[in-house]
Amino acid sequence: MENEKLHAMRHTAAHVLAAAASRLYPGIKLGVGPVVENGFFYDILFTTPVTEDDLGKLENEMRKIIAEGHDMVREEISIDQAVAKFGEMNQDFKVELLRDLKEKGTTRLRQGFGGQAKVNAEEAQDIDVARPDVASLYHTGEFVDLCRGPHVANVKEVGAFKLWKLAGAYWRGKEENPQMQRIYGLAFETQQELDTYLTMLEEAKKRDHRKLGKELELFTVIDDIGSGLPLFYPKGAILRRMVETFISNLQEPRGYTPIWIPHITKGKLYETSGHLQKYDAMYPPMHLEGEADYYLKPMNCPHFMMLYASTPHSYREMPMRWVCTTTNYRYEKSGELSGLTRVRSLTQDDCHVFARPDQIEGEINLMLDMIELTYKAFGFNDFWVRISVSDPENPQKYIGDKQVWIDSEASLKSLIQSRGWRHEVGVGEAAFYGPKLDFMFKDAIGREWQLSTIQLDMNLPNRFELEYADSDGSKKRPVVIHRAILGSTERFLGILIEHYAGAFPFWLSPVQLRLATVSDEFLPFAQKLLSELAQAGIRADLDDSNEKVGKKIRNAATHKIPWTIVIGQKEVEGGDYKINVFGQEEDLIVPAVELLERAKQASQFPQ
RNA sequence: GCCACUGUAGCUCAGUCGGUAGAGCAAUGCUUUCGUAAAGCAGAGGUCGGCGGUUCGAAUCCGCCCAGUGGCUCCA
Repeated sequence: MENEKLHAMRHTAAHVLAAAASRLYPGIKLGVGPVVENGFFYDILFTTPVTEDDLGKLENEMRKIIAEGHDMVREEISIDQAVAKFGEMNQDFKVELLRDLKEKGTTRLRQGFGGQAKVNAEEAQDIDVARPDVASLYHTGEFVDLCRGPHVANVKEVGAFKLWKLAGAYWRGKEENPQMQRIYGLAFETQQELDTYLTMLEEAKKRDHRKLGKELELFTVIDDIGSGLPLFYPKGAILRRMVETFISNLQEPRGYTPIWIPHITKGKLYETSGHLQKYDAMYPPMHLEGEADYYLKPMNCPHFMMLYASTPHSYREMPMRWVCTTTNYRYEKSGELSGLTRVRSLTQDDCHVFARPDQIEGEINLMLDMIELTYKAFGFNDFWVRISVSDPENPQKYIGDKQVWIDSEASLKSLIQSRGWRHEVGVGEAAFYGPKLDFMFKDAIGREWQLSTIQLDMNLPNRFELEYADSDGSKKRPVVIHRAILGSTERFLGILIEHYAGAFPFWLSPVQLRLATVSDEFLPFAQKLLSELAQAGIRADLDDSNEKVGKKIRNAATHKIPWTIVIGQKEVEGGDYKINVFGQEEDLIVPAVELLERAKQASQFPQ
């Protein structure tokens, strides 16, 4: 986290914002104003909504307050006095916080869902004093706010800041509460750091996968087909196939076998699985005249379970490692959709391993190997693991064999630790049906995405009454390990596009090599070379347009094509190929006879 | 779904006070046949996101809808 001084500066800036807003818009009700990773925000309920134009006014007023040079004065009064004081000021939200403070000893509402790394407003405003009846206030000139502190001594010390975004936010993060306006500010110790951050934001925008997806002709979304339903152009489809092939190449030599399942099902399946009542993000069923209702599948697990249950199994077959890369359809709310990272049609590289309890550790270890190889291949170095385990205080919350829980949680922890991966243990974050591992990756813009997941499932085997015959002939219940490496192909591609800023490595690139003729005279030679490259499995194309070489090079670079080779008299005469390598100053010189071999080598999947 | 903002040619964008549409790039044709980051010329390209309203007249003002962006909520 940021240092204490910066934290205090940002927190004070939030107060100055609230003070400025109170001056300009009397009658507003203040929510909370915590520090976030790049600055601060304040949640405010305005009498009439402010717009982005008002941010400038607010910023000017903030600068005025800073110029006035108020000290940040701390005052301590009893909670009851504070309730009365904020009640008089009609600051209902502050009164609510104070009441919570008095009754529960904290303004904290709950743990963030699943321990999400996002800053939770309530946490930042948590007040937990040694003296239980004391509330602390901070005065900034005429403005006073409930606050634990600490702050910088004087508003002049807030440093460099800029109001930059206006957003909606529900009071205390609950949909049923009133929606306030959240004003975000960037804040840093120096103007230079602020400028650096703004430049970084600009750079991040350039590698936005939605922008690059269009520019590089990878995918698009068509209104008349529907939002959240991306379509892939040939280049995007190649990219999809590459990552999916990568996963198959990883899985199949390791004893994973593909299965296939249909995309719709009778509702009965989800009655058995228990999903039908639980999820409102399912698409409404299709009505077929005179038939049962059919649903588009929003997940694959129940299909896998049914397939397993359809034939008898022996302990000798275990573990059974079944995979299927298949598309699910989920009715995500419109405001949640975004590019490829949050869609309504998502393809999962889904896998279910049916195992005996004594095989769990070995299976998870095998999965970790594959995850490690995958992340290495795609250059995802900045990842960490969340280990979600059960809460020992509430054993009744969990189903399944107690010993399986104890053993598998111990395996999860020791397997991750022995690999030296950065991790967090979330006690009480396990699902009721099993512990899990989630792999979090930080993308180019600093957003965290969940990629791979490994989950033990002791619920579905019960619901679907899965069995295998053990060595003594008795029926046993297998454990199911649910696993996805990519998570969703679409989201993985979105992350991949931003990670590489569209400049894919040679092995992955939709177009690996471009031939650019100097003039039409060299077309026959170039066409022959193109077909040789194609024969060798190289994805090459030919720029035979009526343009000069300079323009052709420029176009190839715009499309971030890894290798470009100019074809002219020298090449026709058998001279070395001078390969213009994207992102590299120096040309790569390759003797004519070696080109195919070199390109084939560069095409190898990293393993 | 909620809050705020945005929507003009394939892309990036301009369009004044309400008077009926503009540029660059791309694409097309012609000229040029050229050696490593933009050759020249020409024509074409639009129901200004959609529907309705106000007005003599709407890209422009108003309403509703759709879509996108940033958040919030949610994420099997």
